[in-house]
Amino acid sequence: MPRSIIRTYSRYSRDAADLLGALIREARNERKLTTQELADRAGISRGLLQRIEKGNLKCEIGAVFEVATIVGVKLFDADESTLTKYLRQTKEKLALLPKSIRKKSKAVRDDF
Amino acid sequence: MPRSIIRTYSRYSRDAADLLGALIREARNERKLTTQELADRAGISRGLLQRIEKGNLKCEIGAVFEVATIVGVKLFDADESTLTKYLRQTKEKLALLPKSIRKKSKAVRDDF
DNA sequence: AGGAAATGGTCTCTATATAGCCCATAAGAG
DNA sequence: CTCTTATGGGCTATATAGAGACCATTTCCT
Repeated sequence: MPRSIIRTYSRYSRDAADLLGALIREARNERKLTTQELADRAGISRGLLQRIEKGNLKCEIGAVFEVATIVGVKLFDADESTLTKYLRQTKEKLALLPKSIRKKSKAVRDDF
Repeated sequence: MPRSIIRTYSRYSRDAADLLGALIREARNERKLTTQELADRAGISRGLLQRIEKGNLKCEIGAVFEVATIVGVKLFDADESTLTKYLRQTKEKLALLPKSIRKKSKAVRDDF
């Protein structure tokens, strides 16, 4: 990251990450896994898992998704095949849309 | 990140990130926003937004959630208040559980 | 067709997230 | 209570994600 970026996050984003972290922790407990065990399975460090469970927004999304997947927290409330199907549909739909967004070609002419 | 970690991701994680990216792009199109505009609003660079829309798993989750929030892609299919309520419930539930996971105190004694 | 604008992809630099330690405390089992 | 183990913090070193600039291409409006 370049020149010291201070990011601000919306309440919704923070709540979503918080919830995801809490769901992961809950699922980990249910499966009787220690933080170390789950971290090992996910191929991440224990420290990172702790931050994920705390809802830290600076974690890489791949690590978070991977952990969630391992303990069975469903993203989008969808299982594997549903997700894949939905993904395909969305991409097909996207393929039909214009490739780029056009702005009203000029600013308002108020120079008369 | 330390000593060159090669992460592997499950199919499910990749699909989820792919889908999220596609949903974001779709929503951005619907709202007639250019990548630059959305990136600006989210306080991120255009390059990062492009990687997010591609479903790159190495992006920080905060940036992804923030962008999703701005264009109205609901995480967990829940709105603000529902999310907050669900979050509270989950945390309360979590507070009742044991604070740490105990393993069967010893490995199998097979040294007899 | 022509031109403007959006997108996609590079490259460089730097702040920082992560691994991998280590130690203190908390918490469960006997 | 005692002992074991899980958790929650620190700390350092290093690989790397992201900003910001640039250029090429595509796309769409007129």
